[in-house]
Amino acid sequence: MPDTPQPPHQDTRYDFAAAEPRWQQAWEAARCFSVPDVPPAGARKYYVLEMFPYPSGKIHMGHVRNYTLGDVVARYKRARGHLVMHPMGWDAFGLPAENAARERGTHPGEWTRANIANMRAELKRMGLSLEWEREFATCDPEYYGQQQKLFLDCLAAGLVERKESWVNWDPVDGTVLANEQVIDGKGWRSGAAVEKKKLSQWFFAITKFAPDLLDALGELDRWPERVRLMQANWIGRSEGARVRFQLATPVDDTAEVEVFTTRPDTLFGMSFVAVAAEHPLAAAAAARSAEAAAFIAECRAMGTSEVVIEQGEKKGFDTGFTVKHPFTGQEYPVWIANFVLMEYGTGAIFGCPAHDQRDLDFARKYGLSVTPVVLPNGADPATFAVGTEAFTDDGISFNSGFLNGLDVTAAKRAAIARIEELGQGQGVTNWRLRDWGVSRQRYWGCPIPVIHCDDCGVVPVPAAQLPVVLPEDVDFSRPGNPLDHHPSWRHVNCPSCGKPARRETDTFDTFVDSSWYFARFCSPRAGVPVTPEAVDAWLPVDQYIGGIEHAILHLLYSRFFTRAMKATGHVKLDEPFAGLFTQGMVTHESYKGADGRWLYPEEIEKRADGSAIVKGSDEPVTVGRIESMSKSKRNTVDPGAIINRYGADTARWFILSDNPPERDMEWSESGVAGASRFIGRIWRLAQGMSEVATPDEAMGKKLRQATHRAIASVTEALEAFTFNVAVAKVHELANTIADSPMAPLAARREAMEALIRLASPMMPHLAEEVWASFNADAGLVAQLPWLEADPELLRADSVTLAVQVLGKLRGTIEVAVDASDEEVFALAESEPNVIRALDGKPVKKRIHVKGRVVNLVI
RNA sequence: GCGGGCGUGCCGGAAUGGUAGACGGAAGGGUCUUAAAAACCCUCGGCUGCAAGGCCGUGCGGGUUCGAGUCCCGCCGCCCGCACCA
Repeated sequence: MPDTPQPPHQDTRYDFAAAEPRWQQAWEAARCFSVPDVPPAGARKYYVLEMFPYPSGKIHMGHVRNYTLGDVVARYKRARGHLVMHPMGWDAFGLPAENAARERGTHPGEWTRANIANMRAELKRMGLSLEWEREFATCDPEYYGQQQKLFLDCLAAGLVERKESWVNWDPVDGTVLANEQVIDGKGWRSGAAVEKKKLSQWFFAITKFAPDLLDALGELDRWPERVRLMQANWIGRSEGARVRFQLATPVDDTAEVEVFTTRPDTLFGMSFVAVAAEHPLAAAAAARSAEAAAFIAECRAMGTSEVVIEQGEKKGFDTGFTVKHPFTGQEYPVWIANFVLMEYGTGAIFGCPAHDQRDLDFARKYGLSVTPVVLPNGADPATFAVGTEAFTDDGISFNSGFLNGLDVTAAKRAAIARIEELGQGQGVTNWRLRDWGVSRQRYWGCPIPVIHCDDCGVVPVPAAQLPVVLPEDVDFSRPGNPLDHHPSWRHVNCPSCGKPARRETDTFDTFVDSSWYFARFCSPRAGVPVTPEAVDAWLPVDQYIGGIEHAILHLLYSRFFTRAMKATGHVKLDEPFAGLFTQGMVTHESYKGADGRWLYPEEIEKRADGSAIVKGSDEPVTVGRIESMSKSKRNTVDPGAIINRYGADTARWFILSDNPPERDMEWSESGVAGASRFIGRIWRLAQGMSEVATPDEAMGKKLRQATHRAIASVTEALEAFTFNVAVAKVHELANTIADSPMAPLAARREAMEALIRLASPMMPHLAEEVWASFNADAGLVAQLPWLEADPELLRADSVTLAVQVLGKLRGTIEVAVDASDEEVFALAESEPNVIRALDGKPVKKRIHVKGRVVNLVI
């Protein structure tokens, strides 16, 4: 009988509650995660960043997932010899703080600081390899004061404008919203129907960079395709022409109306001009006719909500004005139409019903002419007609004077050339992207550093007076912006002429705060926005990680802001984020009690048959859909409670193991328990290592080979961001170790050390604990280099080949790796089951793919 | 409507064109225990067979290939984003 290894000690259960804080302190004491603002020459820098949190009060599972993913990358890259910067901060301005102030009478600053303190403590318990020395909050005057400098630099550089414009007004939040913050005609936070208001606002000239923001998307090869497409659609480039139509008789002082079209080749097919309800010509019509005014009011009331669009009803009003065709001189009516948007193009179109579905619907409804001018390939010009479906494909121009016979592309070119010759317009590129309105009528934000003087107009706050600090003594008992009714704050003297003047009381959209924080992290205490040596060395962010919900807003603004900072001499690069990873959401089952109230997961109890009851009662529970965790549905799990019960490593391990990180994951109690079991198993496996009396050398060799295969495959999985696969490979190695009890201790120790080092980016505390138990003086795993697989050990001596007959698996053979084709075929054809499948027939063709498969064709 | 993604056991999922279902979860059975928990062991795509094995199987229908979950063509379904954008 061979001897058997000692069973593990029964009482040495892994005490995560003691171990985790101890290792967190050890990392901090050793300053494992600190890096200099300016890396030493020759350092290979790597900047890992997760989207910084809004300090709402507590961390949620989405944070846990986000920061765990980032931490795996940071720890792995550090082990690979990179100098890794991995900072954390707080996106600390915003409306919830003000709402809390109104509801509970606490100051927004106080509320925010308390939340930050709490969330910082929670994050620290996760054992993240963060460099807390770089921490800041965007509500720190040291931060937002530098932001004010950047704004003034942009103002001087012409990248900021004050414009009177139609804005999106959220009546519930009492503030203006950017276009990006209006979703289906509703405010992104309040859900209130957004109204149109005309206000003077500050705008960042993001449209100046529209071409570059679009073109550069092509270079972002480490961004998800999805995000790039969303941004491309948002920027919305379209080629076309602006065409001015002379009014047959001038209206007031206006002699013409300008339209934008992408189809100048269809000009001969026009039958009307249509303008938006907000267009000046519409206003002129309203001044002349009560009916027109009523129609405009109706349009405004209807808005462009989804429902209205869905019904797709085209409505119009004939103004009675007419325009002359630039080529033919013929006259066409000018309508006001509900489907024409003031925000896009010029707020006016020309209608060519035969080749545009919308125009066709409109023309049919109001009996306007429909003249086809593009002939489908192969169609007969004598009989071709448009019924209820517009022809929008390519074809050949006809009924179109000088354009006849040209294809669409050529006709567009010829039409534009003629329009330009006639001085009636020009070819243009139109963009959907609008300038970024950043004025918000709120208190808890970065003050916009300008002063309004009756004599001097808008005067920038002089650099010496920065930062413009928010006043602390504010009154939230009245509605509106407290800065407006503060007794003294807004009253200042004009820096230019010295007369009494008014401070700007609007604050910045909080998206401004998050548009450059990644740059500030490089030198967070500097007395300038960024120090050139630091940003030049550390930017761009090598790996940025966050939710897909920021695909447009935050990521587009940051791309713009980086360009603006380049234009104002602060940085040298255009793109802030070289790599982007968008994680999926954390979801959970939802539960409802008998009366329909939502229940928290910890309030229910699952029964064996899959049904559920309210804990401690027999009230039945309806198990609802698996959906994104949200407070309103109470399907949330508190990370703090999970860490208390299982430890941080368990939470991290489970969240990584469940599925690929870009997909939505389901948080399940049994899944966490499984992760916890595995951690206990590793600990027992590590503790139970002692030499056996008669080691099995062959088993030892197999174990060593498995160890090195694991090194190779875990490394590959981490590089590919397939952390679930990395977890599976660690499991495999653990299984192999457990199945190799007779291998020499050295081989088992090597395997176990490799296992914890490979798992260390994912479960850093347990890795340290096991490592220390092996050798107390071996230093921290956090400071060890990554393991390299030994190519010798990756090479197996023999391989199992699948043997197929006509592509169907009939058996397997074990052959030497370097076996010749002849040897392999001979062995394959002598395998009993293969012989049966061959059925005595001659083999016509033999295929041998080394190390993989043999296929015999009969 | 436009754009993108995805369809694999009970579930999450794995699989450079080469043994489909690694790994985990759930479930069932067993060992240990007075009992439970923990731990450990076994089973776990379907049909069929005493067994060896055989047949079927990656949404559906075709195709390319010695060989297709993977590549190509055509459908179906689900998810996401955008959308009266001229």
